[in-house]
Amino acid sequence: MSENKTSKETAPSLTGRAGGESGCGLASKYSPAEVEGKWYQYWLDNKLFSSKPDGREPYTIVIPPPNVTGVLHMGHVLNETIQDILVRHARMEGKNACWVPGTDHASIATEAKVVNRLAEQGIKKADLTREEFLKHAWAWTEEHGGIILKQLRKLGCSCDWDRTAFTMDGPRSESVIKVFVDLYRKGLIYRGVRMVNWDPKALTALSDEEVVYKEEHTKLYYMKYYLAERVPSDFVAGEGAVVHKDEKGYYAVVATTRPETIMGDVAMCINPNDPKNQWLKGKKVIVPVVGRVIPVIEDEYVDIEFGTGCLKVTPAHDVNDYMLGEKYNLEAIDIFNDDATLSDRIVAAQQAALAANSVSDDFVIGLERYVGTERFACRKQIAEDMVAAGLMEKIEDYDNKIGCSERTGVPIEPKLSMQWFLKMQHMADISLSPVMNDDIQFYPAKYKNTYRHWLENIKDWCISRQLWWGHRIPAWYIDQPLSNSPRGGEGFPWGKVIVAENEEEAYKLALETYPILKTLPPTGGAGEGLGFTLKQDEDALDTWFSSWLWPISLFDGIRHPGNEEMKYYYPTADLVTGPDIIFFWVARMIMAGYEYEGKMPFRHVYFTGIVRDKLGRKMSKSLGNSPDPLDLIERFGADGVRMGMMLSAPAGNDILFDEALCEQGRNFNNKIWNAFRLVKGWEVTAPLSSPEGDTDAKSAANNTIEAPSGAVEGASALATQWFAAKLRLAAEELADDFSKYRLSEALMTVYKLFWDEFSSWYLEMVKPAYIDGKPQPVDRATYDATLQFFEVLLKMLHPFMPFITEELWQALYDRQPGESIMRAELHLPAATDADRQLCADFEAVKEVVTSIRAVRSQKNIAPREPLTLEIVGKKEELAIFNFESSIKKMANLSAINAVTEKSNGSASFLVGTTEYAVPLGDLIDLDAERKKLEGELQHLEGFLANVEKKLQNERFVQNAPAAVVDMERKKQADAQQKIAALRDTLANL
RNA sequence: GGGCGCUUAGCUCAGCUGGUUUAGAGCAUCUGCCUUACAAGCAGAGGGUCGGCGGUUCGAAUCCGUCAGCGCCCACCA
Repeated sequence: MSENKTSKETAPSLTGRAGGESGCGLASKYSPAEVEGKWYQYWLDNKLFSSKPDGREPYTIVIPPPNVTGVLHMGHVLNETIQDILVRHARMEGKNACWVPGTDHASIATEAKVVNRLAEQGIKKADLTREEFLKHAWAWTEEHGGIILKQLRKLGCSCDWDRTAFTMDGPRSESVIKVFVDLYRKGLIYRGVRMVNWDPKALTALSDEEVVYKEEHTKLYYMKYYLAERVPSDFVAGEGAVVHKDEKGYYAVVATTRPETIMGDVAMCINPNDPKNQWLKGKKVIVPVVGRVIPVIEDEYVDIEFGTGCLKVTPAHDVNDYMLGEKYNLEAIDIFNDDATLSDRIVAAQQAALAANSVSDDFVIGLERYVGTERFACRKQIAEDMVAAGLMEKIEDYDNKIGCSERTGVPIEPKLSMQWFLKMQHMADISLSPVMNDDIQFYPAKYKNTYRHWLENIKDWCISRQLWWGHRIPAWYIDQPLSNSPRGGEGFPWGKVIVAENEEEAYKLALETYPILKTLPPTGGAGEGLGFTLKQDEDALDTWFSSWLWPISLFDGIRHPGNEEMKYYYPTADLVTGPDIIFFWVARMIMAGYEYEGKMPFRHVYFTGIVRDKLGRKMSKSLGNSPDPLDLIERFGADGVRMGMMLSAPAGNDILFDEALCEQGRNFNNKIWNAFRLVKGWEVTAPLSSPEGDTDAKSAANNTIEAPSGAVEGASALATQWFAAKLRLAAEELADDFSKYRLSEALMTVYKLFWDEFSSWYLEMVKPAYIDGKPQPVDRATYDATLQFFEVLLKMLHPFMPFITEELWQALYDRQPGESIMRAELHLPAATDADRQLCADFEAVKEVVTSIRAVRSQKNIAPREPLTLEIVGKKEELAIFNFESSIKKMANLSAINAVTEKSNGSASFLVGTTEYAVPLGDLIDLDAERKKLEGELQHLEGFLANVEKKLQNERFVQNAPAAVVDMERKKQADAQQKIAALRDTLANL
């Protein structure tokens, strides 16, 4: 283990000594910039993020690997902050927390970036060999790779960096290949010609999931398809027929959004039940422009209501047409090149068609003019040409959904091609029930529906990509080594595929599978001494074909099943990711998990929302509404940004990010900082009786917080008891929030605990008074308790705000080198009924104090001017007197008296059913007082009327549970008592 | 076209297996304060009848129906 001596021996010292008047000489503003880098280095130096299997309960998260060449954006900030909170929280619970970082090679995205970069240098991908291209790609990866991981450190992420992985590094690549081979041998992977989604810009096939639909304003073109026999002798229109005829003869009208694809038309299809088009049955029609004569076929697939009910069938360029083509055994004419320009095949096809049937020139336009044009330019041109030639009936505006490549944004082109597929039915079978029966829990659960729907309608996964950047498909084709070498005839497996983990294996397997190959005379070359050679498939695998193994491959479970790390860390605990990749990634990881481990890959999935700006718009570069996280960190501190992000991040909801939230986070940091300054600035009296021995410099490691005993000022003793109880209750609330993954609520719980309960109430109660301008010392017991409270609060805050809490935790007590709040455990004893009672009682205290302050505020009485308080009742019966000293201190009272009658000229108020009064003498404004009391009276009477209405309702009294009725009775009695008191007060005014 | 979700103070959200004193929080707002931890602060205050309508019930923000608006996902209508 390499240790950094400096930081190991002495932890960095407290930052920010400059410029403060008071508070142990610390600045009154917290400066995160000075603190954060220092502690991150300390954590690294002391290996505090690292995890190795041991006897503790494991807690594992694998990071959703960001693109290797990506940079940090707000979505990452949200996602990684949540993971870090979960990891740090688990670590402080005493679990062996392991957060594994890494990056994704992002096949298509990265390849696109590399292609662009090369283009800038004037290099075309097509001019490079695969090897040359990959060299550039790796260079780019090394140059930009890992930037994002560095940025995660700025955020405070506690990943075990020694485990950093890459989806294309050695172990991960080997795992991918092994899995491919395995699935192929299981018969789950196959190769075939299918209609796939073709991205004509990236020049690759895509999976269905990579297609996104965009609403577009397009045109619907109505084209004339004349009957081949222009005016048939046996023409019968039939009832309800819609017939078109002009001087050239009868014609059908076909509506399409893609007129250019008529070049691939091989049939026209009508619904056999469509009365409009009965007259077309059994006819042949002429494809306009092309001149091909095609049959009219009938299939119920055609929607009678759409357009004219006539559908042109282009099997090569439409999924449904392909299906029709299969069914009716139609030819598929592919009219496009790979980049979606028009292929010269259209010319040959036209010539062949015209040769087969002579068609009047009226309907024909030479297709040469379209060859090489881009598909949309071609569409425009052909439409114009058709209008000019009188072949277009009409053109209408039409709103259409167009499938586009998720990555390049261009409309995808359905294309027939040879691809590799993974059969998904088996995968769906093994991965549906674990989610539906909550073996794997989704937060929020609504995504279970989405998940089920996808699995129940699963289609095979096209896993091959015509890309170089990625895992090359481990398939080899048997080929002859040299063009002039003897090639065996019948019975030789030329072109057959061999799937193996590497070339050597592939040769062995080829010979085993096809012994006939051994009979060929050796020819040298790559096959070395063999009479054939193997050519590896050119394609790479879909990125997600490596990502889906991530939770397993990170622990090397594919190459070494059942290894120690797998046994310890797998299944992982939580997965934090966006719902946009539920199919791409989440579902497939579950499939791989059950296929290879027979177990779920993770127990819980936390779906984050999408980060939007405060107006609800998606963050995007073009809108310029996406702040740079590093800039935010610089301005508000990582803790401030983390808090800003979490303040509005309930699971599954979109996040409306507002910089003001980071400001709130920063302000909270400052609040914590100043509370620390206050406490650390206190002078402490010598221990009075030292009841529990020397507690000095002892942290609250055992977390047993005891109220100070012995001779301690009453207000402090009570405050301490109360706050200890409050902490135990808050800890329960926090645990509950965490168990439900309600992290923003957990944060709000601690926020209020620190700001309101600790700072505004507890510290104000125990804060030493000033006498003659000098602060008085604090008694030892109170001081010790306060430090312990502070430490507990820091621990509660640490998962959310790791840096400031480390800074202050280190400064709170003397710490050993290498110690850290990160590893400090937090276990409070369970809250008791007594705690609950005490806290409830204290709420009344707060209300009394607040009411007195309100009187001051209304009457403009300065806080320093002491007042007295009267409480109607007998002192020994009033529980509130237990808190006499606290109330006196907080409300600046010189005395609290139990009275039978309130003084004249006092401002009165009720807390519960107890009457309080603050004598004001001349200051009282009787009219105002009367008005206030009458207002309250009115409110109470309305309330009482309501309650009584209920109680007078017999059915309520009969049917409602006794407890509810009792509660209503108590409400009634209380209200009556209060009303009487108010009336009495009013009468005396 | 199908499915899911949402609509509660100015904003962002809790509450929703119906009943804990005529709805809570944070932020924002208003009033007064530079009170020797903090003006990135302190103290106090105002503000919703829970999208509309109808129903179930002794009782509904909470259950059912319906209408309206918003959002998301899925789908081969050319």
